[in-house]
Amino acid sequence: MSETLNTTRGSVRVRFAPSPTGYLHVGGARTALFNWLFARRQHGTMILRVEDTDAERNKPELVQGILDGLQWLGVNWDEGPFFQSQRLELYRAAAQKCLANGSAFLCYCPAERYAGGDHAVEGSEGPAVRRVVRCSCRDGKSPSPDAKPAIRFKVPAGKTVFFDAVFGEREFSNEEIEDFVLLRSVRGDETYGSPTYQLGVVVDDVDMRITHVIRGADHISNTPKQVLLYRALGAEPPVFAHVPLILGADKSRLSKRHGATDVNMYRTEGFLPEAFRNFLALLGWSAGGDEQFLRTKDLLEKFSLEGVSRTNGVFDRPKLEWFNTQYLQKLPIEDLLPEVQAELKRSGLWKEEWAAGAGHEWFAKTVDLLRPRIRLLPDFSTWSRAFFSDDFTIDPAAKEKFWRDPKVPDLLAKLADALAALPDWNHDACDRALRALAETEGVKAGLLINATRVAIVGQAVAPPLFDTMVALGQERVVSRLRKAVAAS
RNA sequence: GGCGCUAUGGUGCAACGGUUAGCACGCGGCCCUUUCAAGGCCGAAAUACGGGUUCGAUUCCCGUUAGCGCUACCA
Repeated sequence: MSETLNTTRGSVRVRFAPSPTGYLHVGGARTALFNWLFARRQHGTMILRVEDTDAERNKPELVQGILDGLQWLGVNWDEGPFFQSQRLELYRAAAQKCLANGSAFLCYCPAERYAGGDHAVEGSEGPAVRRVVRCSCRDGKSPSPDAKPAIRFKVPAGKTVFFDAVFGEREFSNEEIEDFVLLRSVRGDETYGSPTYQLGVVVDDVDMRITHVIRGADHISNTPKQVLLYRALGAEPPVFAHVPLILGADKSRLSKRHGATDVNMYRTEGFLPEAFRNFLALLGWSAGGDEQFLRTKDLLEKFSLEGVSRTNGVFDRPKLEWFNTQYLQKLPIEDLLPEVQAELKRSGLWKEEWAAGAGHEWFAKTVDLLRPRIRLLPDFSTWSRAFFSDDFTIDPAAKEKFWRDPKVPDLLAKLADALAALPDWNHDACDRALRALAETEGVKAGLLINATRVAIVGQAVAPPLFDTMVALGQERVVSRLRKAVAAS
């Protein structure tokens, strides 16, 4: 087994092959990620191929969103994107080759789903389950003069074996494999038919010299068909690696009704791409130990097909959120800053003075102060808006909670005066000034602390007060206190 | 229905014949405390079931059950 996996000769070639019939969902994203990790780990080549052979379902406008999602995830590629719709001649030639060497035949049966007659076999019981097995056209039925045939693969007798890096060696009886369609029958004004998925993947994987096919486990059953096709085309099958599927909380296949499945929605929500990547990598893969916080460089170091699990996994959003808060807190501050900057730019709060020098230092310290309480990137521009802008409002609920005592306005006015008189502005000086006032006024320091917080940042929740005061600066704190008192 | 795949706490993973079955998320409690987080400590919680094989099974084999996948001129 390990000999087959020993592909460390720099010749590894993998691909991610999305179909633009929908957005990039988390399952596809993880497949892309595994391919990418494997390619980079093995110093191989990553190829991107868009499988858009179904003209009816294909939505070209979705391609960009898929590419954007991959880019956000940090999954890049070395070759492509290739589009199958632009390589049709290749597939037609391959189908003709099969026809010529006897491994395929012309099929004149009607194209409707669950086509009747030769293709359909009633299930012995239950609902109308039918399946295609052998088509009588394979023996050269006389063609209807003006019928437009499809090209079907002529599945031979025997059994088909292939190696799967995750599931091990697999064997299927060919009796279970139907004579599947290679090239669709001609439709409309087209001169030639278009390839089905089975033909497209194999022809391209051969043409692109793919060495490892890493894809969802839903393709295990398709694999013997493809192996047969490889042989018919005179090519050697690659190593397959089927990765388990991602399920929703109810263990059914993940779909929209389980919430967000579009990767781009996580970007919009404000997850850190590296956190998302870490979370995704650990869904169906493990390095073997207990480590969980694996930055991209760690994943790149540890990733292997042997660590891929064989059991379907549930997409656990709370855990994703945990990863995100972990990254928000543990990332070296300079790694986090660009993300925060981008967020502030999006919300129009960014100031260029924070890009360098003293402004940058202040920015870094402030973000560092804020981050233990941040859950998603947009929190920087909403919840902690008052740290980056004077244009903020006081949350009525916060005021209701911490300004109940009628003495508050008077106390804050006095505090503003005391703070304004401070010669040095730092944590301890603010601390002493506030506690001294609380003492002379005969109130608990907590009353002043909580009321002040609301006045200067407009929120009931914020970082420790005196750190917040230092971050905002003397002038702002005093003026915000006075403004809040005046507005009461 | 047929074929295939899978089966460790609610969830994601460890343990690849011998452990008091480990870690993490989530959940509950305590500590810390200036709000809310973060952090620290403690706790509840699992080998689907039945047969084998073996001195010994979470681990290997068989069956059952359950879930999922494929069974399209979709991918």
